[in-house]
Formats: sequence, C-alpha cells, structure tokens
Amino acid sequence: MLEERKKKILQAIVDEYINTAEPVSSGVIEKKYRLGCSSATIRNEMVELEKTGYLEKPHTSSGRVPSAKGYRFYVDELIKEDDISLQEIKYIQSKLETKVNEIEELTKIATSTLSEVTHYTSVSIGPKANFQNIEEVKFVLLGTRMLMAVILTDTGIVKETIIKFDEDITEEQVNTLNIIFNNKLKGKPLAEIDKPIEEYIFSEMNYSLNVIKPIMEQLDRVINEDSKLYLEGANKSFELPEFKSLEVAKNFINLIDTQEVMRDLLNTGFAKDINVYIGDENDNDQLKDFSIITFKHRYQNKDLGTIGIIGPKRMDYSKVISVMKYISKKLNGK
Amino acid sequence: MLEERKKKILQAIVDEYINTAEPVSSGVIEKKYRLGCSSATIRNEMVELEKTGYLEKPHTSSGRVPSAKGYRFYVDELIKEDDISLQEIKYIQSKLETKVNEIEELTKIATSTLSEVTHYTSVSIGPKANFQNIEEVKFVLLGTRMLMAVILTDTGIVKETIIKFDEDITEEQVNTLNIIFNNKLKGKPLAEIDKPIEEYIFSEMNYSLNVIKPIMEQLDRVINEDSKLYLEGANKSFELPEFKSLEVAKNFINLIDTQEVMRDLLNTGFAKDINVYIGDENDNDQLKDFSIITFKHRYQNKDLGTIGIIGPKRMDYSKVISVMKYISKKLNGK
DNA sequence: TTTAGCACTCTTCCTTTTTGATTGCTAAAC
DNA sequence: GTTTAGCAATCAAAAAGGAAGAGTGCTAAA
Repeated sequence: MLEERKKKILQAIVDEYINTAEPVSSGVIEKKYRLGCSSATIRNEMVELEKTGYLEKPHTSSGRVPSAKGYRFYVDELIKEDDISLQEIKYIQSKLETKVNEIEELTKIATSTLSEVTHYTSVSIGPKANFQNIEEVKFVLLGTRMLMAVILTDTGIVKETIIKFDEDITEEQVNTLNIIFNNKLKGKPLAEIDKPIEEYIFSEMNYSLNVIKPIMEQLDRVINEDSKLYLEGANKSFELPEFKSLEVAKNFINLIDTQEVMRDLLNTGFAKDINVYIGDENDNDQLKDFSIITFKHRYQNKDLGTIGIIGPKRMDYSKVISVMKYISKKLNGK
Repeated sequence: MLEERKKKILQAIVDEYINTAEPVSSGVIEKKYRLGCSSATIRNEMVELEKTGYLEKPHTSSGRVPSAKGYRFYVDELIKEDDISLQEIKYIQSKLETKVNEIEELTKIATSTLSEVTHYTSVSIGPKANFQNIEEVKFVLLGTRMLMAVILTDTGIVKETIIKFDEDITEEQVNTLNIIFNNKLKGKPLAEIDKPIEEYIFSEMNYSLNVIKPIMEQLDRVINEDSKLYLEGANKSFELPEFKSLEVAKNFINLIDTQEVMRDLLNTGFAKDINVYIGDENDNDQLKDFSIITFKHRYQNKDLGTIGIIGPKRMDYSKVISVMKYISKKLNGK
C-alpha cells in the first residue's frame, strides 16, 4: 500500500524523531540516511506522506513529525526485530533468576526490570481473580475472634483475607469450615464462592449467620477486588523532553494517579502477544499524548497478570517491543 | 522575642502568602488586614523582620515571602487552632467509620481522607515489624510443598509469607512447627525469630535443614522487610503554582518515586504528636522546596504506622495540622 | 522523474522599551 | 520617639521590534 521508498523515508523519519524529539527535515534524511535521492525528492515524498496522513507538520516551515497513523504503520510494518543487546539480555536474565516465592513478587521484578532496560515508566497488574479456579481453601484461627482465609488457586496465586467476628470461634468450627469449603469448591472457579455455599452452610450446619455473613463478605471482597497496580520509574518519564510541557506532565500524573484508565488498558484486548496503543487510538482524551504497550505475564499459558510500558507517543517501539518479547518468553519458560 | 505588632505582621504575611502564592506587599497588608498602621510603618517592620531572618525578598522591589525561619515561627507560635470546618469533621467521621478488618486498610483510608480534606499529597507507612511482639504464629499447608506462615502481633497486625520447599511437607510436621513456634515465641519481639529457634528445631526435632532453612529465610524477610509506602493524591500537588516550575515538579517526582527519603522521614523523630519539617531543615537538599508534616497512627498507644502530608513549603499549616490532630484523635479512639 | 535553486514562511532568539508594582528613604507630622 | 506621606529608584514581567536561520514549496531545468 506504500511504495518501497515511501516506507524507507517514513521509517527514517520515525527513527530520527524517536532519537532527537525534533521535527525531521528533508535535509537530515538525505545526509544521515542516504536513500539515494536528493532532499527535494524526499520533500516531494514527504508531501505525499503528509497528504495520506502518515506525517504532520507543527507549522508551515518546520520539519515533519509522525502522526498516530504514521506510528501505527511503523509499529505494524517497519519495526526492528530483536532490538536488544547482549548486555540487556544478560541483565534481564540475572534479574529474572531471583528466587521468589510469590508470583506477585516475580511480576514486580519483571516490571522494574522492564523499566530499567527501556528507561520508560512501567506498570503491572495481577490477574482478575474470578477467572481462576480454586485449588484449596484454608481457614486459620488467629486469637479467638479472628480468622484468616487463605485461597490457593490453580495459577499458584495465593489470596488471603482476614475476617473478624463478634463472637468466639472454636477450632472445631474452623475444621468444619475447611472440610466444607474444600469438598464443595475444589476445582471450581473462584466466582462460585457465592450464595449456594452460604445457604449450604446455613441450612446443613448449625452455624449462625453471625459466623457465615462475615466470611462470605470477606471472601466476596477478596475475589472481586481489583488487583494491585504496581508502578515503576515514574521519574524516568520526567526526563523526557515531552514532559517539559506542564500540560503533558500533569496529564501523565493524573493518568498514573487515578489508575482507572491504567486498569482498563491493562485488562483489555489481548489479541496479540504484544499490544500497542498509540495516542488516543482507543479514543480516550487522557491518552492523546501517550502510548501504552502491554503484554500478558503468562506461565504455561496461565494468566498471571499484565505488564506494560507507558510513555510518550514518541516511544522507542522497537526497543520496548523487543525487550518485552524477551521478558515474556523468559517468564513463560521459568 | 518578637513584639506583638511584628508577630501580627508576620502572621498576616504568611497567611496571605499561603493564600495567594505571590510575594506580599506592605500595601496589601495595610488594606486587607487592618492592623491600625500605615503601609510605611509596615514597611519599616518588614525591614526588621527581614534583617532578623523571618522574611525574604525574591528581588529588591518585590514584596516579602516567609523564610524557612518565618514558617517555623508561624508553625510554632502563630498557628490557628482547630482550623477545621464542621463539614470536614463530618466527612472525616464518615470515612473513618468504614468497617475494616485489616489495620493496613484503615491506615489507607485515613491517608486518602487526609489528602481529600487538605488537597495535598499524603503518604503513609506501616510500623516497623521488629518492634512488635508475637501473639501467635501459624503455619498452613498449601498443597504439598508450600506453606503459609501467618504471624499475628500484639498490635493486631497480621503478617504472612509463603514458603516453598523442594520436598513434601506432612500435616504432622506442620503441627509440630505450630507447637514449637508458639511455645517458644509467644509474647516475644518479632526480632527473636532467629538463630536460636533455628538451632532448636534442628537439634531437638528431626527436621532437615531443607525444611528449616526456607522457613527461617522467609520469616526473616517478612520481619525485616520495609513496610509498604502508600501514596495518595500526587496529582493534587501538580495543581499548585509552585509546580509550574519543571525543576520543582521533577524533584517532587523523584522524591516520591525513590521512596527512600520518604521512608526515612516517616520513620524518624516523634518527639511531638505532629511533626513539621520545613524545607531542608533536616538538611536534605531534595527537600529544600517541600514541607512534610507527619503523625503516628496510634491505637491505645500502640504504634500502627505513620501518616503524613508532603507539599510545598507554602503549605496551609493550620489546616493540615488541625485536620491531622482530628484524624489522629479519631484513630486512637476507634 | 529527479533535482538544483530560490523566494517565502515562520519559529526562535535577542534586544529594547514600556509598564507597573513595590520598596527604601527623607522629611514632615504626630 | 514613632508614624506617616511623598517620591525617586529599582527591577521583574510584559510587550514590541528585529535579525537569524532552518525548512518548506514551487519552478524550471536536467
């Protein structure tokens, strides 16, 4: 759909702009990228690329800047594969080798490593709890009126919650709870901890609602609660030239501070391994100046959360995508 | 040490500056604050206040701005008591009434309420684990090679950690662990989970080091790990005029992103109920543009963490301190 | 189709001017 | 002795003007 030379020129412009953050002129392309034609020819092509929407001009007599469409084409067609150095590979390897006992911890390490290698702000979120299946539920008595419920899911993720009561709980009651929950729920999706089990305990056992209610409330909460958003390297973004604009900086802070938009983005659309959102492609005005790239943290095809990068539209897509692919592969094989 | 009129003028200047963020002129003081003397007299007094270090001038022909010393005097001597409205009180009450099962949750609610009422960025941190005493330790088997250790402390705080093994663990072993740890450690400070108990289990029981080592490692980790820093309303700071300066904004982001300085500040010096750090009083250059106000989250005199506000030196000290006093009182009585 | 050449455009940077707020000082008034 | 009116001096901030330079679009020739 785009002639070879136009592709080359577009690629040169995007590469150059990603490096310098300055509008790119025909002269620079001619001298630096040696495409075998003069600046005038490049200018002519640039006019076409602008007409078809791949490039933009900040003002009449300035160089060109990639549009969202330009970035999109770049990401889909022109990206450099394996834009990752041996050093970076080694660094990532060493980081991911850290022994951890909790998956959340591993996600954090991957997230911070991603930020360190790419120099962008990274963000991650745990998997939606209610898609997971229950492996085991255990209740532990703490003191006399406090219970901890521990849920182990088939993804290896452990959720726990504390439940407080107005009356004393006996060890015996706890034992029965453990038996009931495990018999009834093993292998079922988390979402099934719900009314049926509540009614069962109430009718079949001799438990008062004072005991059942708090338990069900807390289990419900822990299953449905949003998993924690983890952010790393927010300060890195502030070193970038686009953050000289107070407007942009403020939008960024609002974005990462309110978290809702982040959550939405991290929880949607995983058609591909790596998902790239450029600017306000998914028309949210808050995102117009930013791009977001995400991937699923998977282990043996089980969903363990989402990890992403948020940065300016002028992002080093090749580098970020390459690093993500590598980390993703490593995590899955771990 | 400062004549009555000088105090009044200083107070007027600080109040005015806190409101407007503009250097305060003698004319404004004369007209708005009606101290019964002319602007010329106020000017004379301002010269004195500048000489003695309470005021500063951005440049020769500008109005005055409070110095760190000026703010300090204001905070120590001139602050408005109970600068909190009925509405605010009601709002705080309603927020703190939320039923929670975990102390950490309550701290979070208090922290976000503080930010909402004061419109500044707030921050909190849990208590240092190793000062707390052990009430109960429980081990729960999850699957066959995973244990969860749950520690209940005398502050009511519950810590838990997951331990993974290379060999199967039996229910019996878990039971013995529970008995040993509770007999040996009940009432002792968390810091005592250490070598002695490790040796005891190793020599007295027939447990292999493969079992003991991972347990001790994880307990050690959970006891010594830094408690989580919780931040709320970072975007609120960015609405303030001082954050128009990129320099200031960047310093702020670095400060809250690296967390170390925050941790230090939240963990030190609690001579008073409310602690005010103005600018670089505790000579850390990173803090030169900011003030930090903290208080201990206490319940029945047990330390449950620290909650604070971070904002520009030009902070509404009266409001923040009043709100903090109220929240602190409420938390302690809860 | 490509390219050299050139006028035109528009930002950026620098300098100069103007404006206006505020001070410090002096001398008179209280 | 203290307070105040009056006023020149100061300086930042805003406005205005001008020069430089980078980059384009267009034209006409290659």
